[in-house]
Amino acid sequence: MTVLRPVRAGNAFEETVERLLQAIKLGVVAKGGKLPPERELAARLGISRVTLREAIRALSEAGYLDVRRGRYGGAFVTYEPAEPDPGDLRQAVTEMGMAELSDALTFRLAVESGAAQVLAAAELTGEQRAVLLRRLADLNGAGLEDYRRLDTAFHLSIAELTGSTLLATTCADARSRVSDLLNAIPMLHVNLEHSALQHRAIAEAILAGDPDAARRAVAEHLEGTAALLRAFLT
Amino acid sequence: MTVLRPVRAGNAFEETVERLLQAIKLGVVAKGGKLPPERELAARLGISRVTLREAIRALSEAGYLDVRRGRYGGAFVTYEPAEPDPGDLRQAVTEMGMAELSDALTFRLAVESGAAQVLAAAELTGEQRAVLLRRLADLNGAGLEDYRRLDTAFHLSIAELTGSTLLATTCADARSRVSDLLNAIPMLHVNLEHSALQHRAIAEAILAGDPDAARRAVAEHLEGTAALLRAFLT
DNA sequence: GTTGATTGGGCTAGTCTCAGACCATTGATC
DNA sequence: GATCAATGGTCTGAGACTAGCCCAATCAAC
Repeated sequence: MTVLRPVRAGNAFEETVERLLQAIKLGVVAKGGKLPPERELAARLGISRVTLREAIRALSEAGYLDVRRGRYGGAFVTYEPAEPDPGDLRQAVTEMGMAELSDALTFRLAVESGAAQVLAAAELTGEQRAVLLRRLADLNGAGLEDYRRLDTAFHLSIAELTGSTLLATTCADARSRVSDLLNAIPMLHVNLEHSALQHRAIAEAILAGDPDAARRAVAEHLEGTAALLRAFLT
Repeated sequence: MTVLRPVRAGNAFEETVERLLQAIKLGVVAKGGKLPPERELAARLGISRVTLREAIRALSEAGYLDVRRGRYGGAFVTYEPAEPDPGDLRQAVTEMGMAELSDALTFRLAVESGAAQVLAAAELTGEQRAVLLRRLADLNGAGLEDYRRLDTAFHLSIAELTGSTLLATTCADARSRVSDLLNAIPMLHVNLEHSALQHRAIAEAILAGDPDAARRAVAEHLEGTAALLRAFLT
């Protein structure tokens, strides 16, 4: 009966706040960047300017955005993920609840490995291969500040490269459900090196056209971060 | 920039019609069954009774429901999938467009194989194994009339058994996007027998705890129906 | 046949959301 | 310093949506 669930997650204002927050936290617009003009953004989000402005005001008051008037003005992103802190992590988890957390982790594992598998099974053009490799190189060359944003970009590019909009938005959704948690995990050198190896394995499996290896590599990688999460929770 | 997409797919009325249609077409309420009482259903869908009633009236006028007043009354499902017809298929495809079709098929492949993989990797309780086997047996014992409903039930039970609500609803969504198409494919004995073997292979791989085999079995099965679709389109 | 519980049918007052128009501010360009 | 295009800020009237209430029909139980 899971299909007779609520039609809407909340009112237009709440859903808009959520969506903008997703764009900010996933790094779709990096710190210092600005959102599209209100008129254009309202049209893209399919809502009225009034509702959009309420959402922007809320985010501005919460410290995520800085709004400036006049030509060359706009809503500039000021958000920066907090310093990783296991205390934050515990708090975030108790806020969302263990059941929901496990739901989100399972969801992410399923859709991301599904996406990798599909991409590995497809015949890739040279351009697609190039995009994947570029994202991987960007990530490997990232400093600690950009790491999370480029990590997200790498993961999401896999779903995007399948050409399925539905799959891409689903992966973005899955990622954003755990982004606060991931941000609270300290970035230790051992973990980063381990992740780098896994990212490379994922890309290689996809480029080699090996769906089994791709899904296995993604599963290992995500289960690694899930284990890391659990470790910091105890 | 896929994240700055429309916040809502339509107004409350349209989304409600869509959701009810999904429940009907996926066989969540079979023909002759009835929807929950309006007050309860409105609460579950998170909308007002007024809006729900408008949606029900639309579906009733379109021939999907029969509404009866009084105690033991309610909204009864009268819908029955049309007889399979390649002509319908062509029409349905031109209505949705090739790009959207390919998007939906890719999406379904990714999420369903992801779900099977996750379930195969989990430690299943006796009850979970029993549910899966029961759904498989139901499907194998089905007549032509119940076949599609029970096929849907089998596929969706895989996602449901993972315990992830998000994954279950996503798979239901993916399935409903192609249900009209699937319904238009004639059910030939050779295909049904082939499908039965593949369903068995999927269940066995999951029960054996072999994620690679599970994802491969689902991928083969879904690519089979996708190929069937393409065949009837040419 | 009367009763009573259950269910759909309908009304109203109030809130949310929208489209569109107009105002105010900014800063690059001239 | 004046201009002007781009952008946020504000208002209004109309329509969508809701919560809550009461009415009408049906039918099993008595």
